[in-house]
Amino acid sequence: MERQGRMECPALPPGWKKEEVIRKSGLSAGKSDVYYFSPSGKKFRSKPQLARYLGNSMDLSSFDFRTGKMMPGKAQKNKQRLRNEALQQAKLFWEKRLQGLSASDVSEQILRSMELPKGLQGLGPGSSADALLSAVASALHTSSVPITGQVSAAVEKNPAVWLNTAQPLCKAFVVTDEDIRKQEERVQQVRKKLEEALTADILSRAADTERDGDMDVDHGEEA
Amino acid sequence: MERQGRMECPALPPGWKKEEVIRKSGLSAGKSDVYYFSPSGKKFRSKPQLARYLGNSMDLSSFDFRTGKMMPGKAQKNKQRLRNEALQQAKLFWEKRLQGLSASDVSEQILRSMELPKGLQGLGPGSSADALLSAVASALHTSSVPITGQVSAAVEKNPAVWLNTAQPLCKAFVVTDEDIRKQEERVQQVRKKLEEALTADILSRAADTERDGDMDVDHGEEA
DNA sequence: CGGAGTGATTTA
DNA sequence: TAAATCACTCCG
Repeated sequence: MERQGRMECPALPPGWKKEEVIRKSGLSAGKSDVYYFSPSGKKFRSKPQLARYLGNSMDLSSFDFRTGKMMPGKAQKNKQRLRNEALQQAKLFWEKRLQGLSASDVSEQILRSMELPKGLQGLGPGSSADALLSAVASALHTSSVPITGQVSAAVEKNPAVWLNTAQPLCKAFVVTDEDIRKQEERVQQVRKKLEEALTADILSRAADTERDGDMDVDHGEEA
Repeated sequence: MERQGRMECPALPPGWKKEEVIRKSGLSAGKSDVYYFSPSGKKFRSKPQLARYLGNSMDLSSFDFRTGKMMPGKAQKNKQRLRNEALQQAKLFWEKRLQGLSASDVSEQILRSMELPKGLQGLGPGSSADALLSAVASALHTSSVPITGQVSAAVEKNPAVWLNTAQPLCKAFVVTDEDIRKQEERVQQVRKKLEEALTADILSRAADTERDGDMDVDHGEEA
């Protein structure tokens, strides 16, 4: 019948103890703090602090600091987090690398030289090709769903009820094989530019590696 | 030339300040948090929290927490939100009311008698009309975006890269006026059934009202 | 025990 | 999916 003293923690090596202290006053009254004590009596107040000591000898990725138990489901969240961080860093990395490679120039050229396919027609009184192009472009950056157009019959019957602001005001259109072929041509152009950029990047990374040596560097801490 | 510190917020009463802090690490690195500070220095971390203090003395319905400015258009979004909630409740209400009125029978009949329009063709080796119908139905309840099909040329060139699980595996299709006319005929049928159901419902409600008295009944409790 | 900084969860 | 809100950790 221990109340709240230091209790042996089965999930950790023999001799490690856990203590939970309830806060008595203030804005956080009623909340609690959890501490761990090593066999030698050293106090640990957080999981990172604990991991700096035990992380080398055991896996704490699934250890829940608050409960003191291993949580099988929690390990996956940690790994996912690491993957996400890697992806995030990769994204930032490439954003940096590609800066100044005239991506915006390329897309502007594409817009200027863009011919509207015959299958893509505007709707309503004031529809010009320009307005339509703007409408589609606007829809493209306004939402992330596919641009499909709106079905004309529905709009004509009851515009007030049926108008869908997430779609440009134009007839539903079909993308023909010819349209795709033309677009693929344009993509080839841009891809070539990207390839040049990547080649330059790989060369510069090779140079970096030669200078810096291997990746697993021990930054060494503590006595 | 303030940098990023606490800046006076003109849209709020004098003395209120706003600060935006960029997250520096973790999986949400790069995102930002917006805080407000009352003249006395109390920190507010969300619009609901802010509204609990200022909502009594001023109207925050058009106040945009992230930008700190009044957004004339945003008030409408609030009203739209209320309307949507009302609609959602109405939907639940009618789902309740219509239970047991053979709604599922009706939809099954529709499915059984449904002919696929000529413009809607399946793709790939094992595509039967049944499988296609299942695919479309599945897509309809799997996501809320418009069902457009996937462009055939793209799929044939590189299925592994381009397969879009949010769209049924069928050629992009066109809805013709004839298709719409046929569908409207079917809708008329269902609508008639619904009308019968509603009539029965209204009658039963009228009977309820006669028994229970008016709607704003004080159920009177306590002493 | 406070509170800035992030994670986790909910909502649009 | 992304934004907003809320909850919690971790260290002073």
